[in-house]
Amino acid sequence: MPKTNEEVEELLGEWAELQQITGRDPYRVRAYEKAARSIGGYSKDLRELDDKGILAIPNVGKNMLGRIREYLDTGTMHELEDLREMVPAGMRELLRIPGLGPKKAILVYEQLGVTNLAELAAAAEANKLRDIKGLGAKTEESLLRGIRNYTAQEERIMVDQALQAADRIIATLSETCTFDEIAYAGSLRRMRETIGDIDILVAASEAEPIMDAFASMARVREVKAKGATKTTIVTRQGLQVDLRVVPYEAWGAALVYFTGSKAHNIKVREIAVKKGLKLSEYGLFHAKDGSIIAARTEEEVYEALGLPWIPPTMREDRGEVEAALAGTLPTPVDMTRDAVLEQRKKLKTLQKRYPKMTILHGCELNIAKDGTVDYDPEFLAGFDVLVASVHSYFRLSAEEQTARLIAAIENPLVNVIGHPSGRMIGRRPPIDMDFGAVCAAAIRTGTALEVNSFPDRLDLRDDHVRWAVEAGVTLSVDTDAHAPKHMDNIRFGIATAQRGWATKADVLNTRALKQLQEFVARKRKHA
DNA sequence: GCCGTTTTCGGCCCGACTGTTTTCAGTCG
Repeated sequence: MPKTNEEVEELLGEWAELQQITGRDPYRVRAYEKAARSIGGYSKDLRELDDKGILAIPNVGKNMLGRIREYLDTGTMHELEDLREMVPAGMRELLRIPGLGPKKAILVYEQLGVTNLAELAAAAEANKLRDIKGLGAKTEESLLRGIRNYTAQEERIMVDQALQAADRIIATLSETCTFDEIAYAGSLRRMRETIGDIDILVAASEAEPIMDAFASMARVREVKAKGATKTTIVTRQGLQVDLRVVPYEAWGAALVYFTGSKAHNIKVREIAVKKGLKLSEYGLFHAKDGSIIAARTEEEVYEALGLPWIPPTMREDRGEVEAALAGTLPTPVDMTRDAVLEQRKKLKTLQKRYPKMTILHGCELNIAKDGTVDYDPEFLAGFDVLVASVHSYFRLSAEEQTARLIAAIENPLVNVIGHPSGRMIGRRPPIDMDFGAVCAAAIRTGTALEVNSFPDRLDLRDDHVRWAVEAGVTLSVDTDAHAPKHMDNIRFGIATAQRGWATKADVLNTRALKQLQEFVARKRKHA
């Protein structure tokens, strides 16, 4: 990003804040914020643009052009300088305190003469804030907490730390609650380089038990807010985590909303408004009669607005919406392929070191709603064996699920269907499907069905195993290990296979290497 | 202050939660 653009972004941002504090029209303030962001994210250097070029930047009009020109010529913006003179230097910092916006900042300035953080803290500690009309004891306490947190420098954390924390919270909730979907959203999903707070989104029919479980986690230090569908906590490490529970039907709209960025959301909602629609976390609706258009998935919401699905990592209102509208949104790099090839290289090295052992390179693929899997056939052919599994869309009709699974089974490169029913014991029911038809397709195509050994899956379960064995399906008893210690789970998978009367002959991974390779090769001949 | 295929004037995203109020303003994301 050109340096000049960053400088102008910073100045216009400061200008917007100073105007907030002086009580200017909020729409004007927003116009400055929007212009600042547009300029900051613009790929061309302001210094190399003529007037027409500068006016082509979104949210930059004649007034902004004048200020930009003044800055480029003189290195200052005189109106901003004047505004700085008018506003005490410490006032901007007040806005950094959570719960303190421009209105309260003006109030404490006018009533108590507070012009900086230290004075605000002193006033709060002397219980002077509670006497101001419109504020109260609770506001005073909450601001005092906010000041302490702020001065304790609860900084943004690194993205990998945030991811770890989010994963732990999701694991805790998964152990104790029933829900349909769970995901982290916010700046973490956008993978910003640092994360201020973590957003967790859950789809469930009942919010209350999840809110309760969330608020009572061992790592919670403080519950900042707790309502019907939204709870905010602060962890012992000082990390703020927001939880929002939405209906399953609104998952996609909620994910868009909760992922942000805020600026991206505003831009997308403006498109909705122009089309006579209304977009909220509950869905995309007709503005007139409130009838729903899309909400279940992100793809459906974007599509209904005339946009392709925009990757979360690009949702910063840096021109991605305009590019999406124009059909010029690039498909960003997907490092996954490189990582896969890197892994294959490592395996080759290991193979050389252990020549007596044959190392196979496998991969678990995701089965999409329509039964397709990740990657193109050419790339997939580079693996020795492939598992494909369902990880989403658990509520499709029996017809849709059956067709979806059969489509994956008929893929010549797919050798095993992982955890075919998708159930999580005590947490998620199995998907609805015609198991007989799935078995028939597996036999016809030479595809194995998995007996997943994870204690909370055991999928296929025992009676399905027995049915499959009697039909003549080949099984694959797998650990689904995500760590070495999970290898021990194999005993549960074997026991489940035994309970379904499976013999050694029914199980693919009891066979000799050559037989396994033949199993794969036979199916690939049909590719 | 910016913007426009209903507009050059009159709009400007939307809803949850809190606290201080007796129906709503402020803040947040």
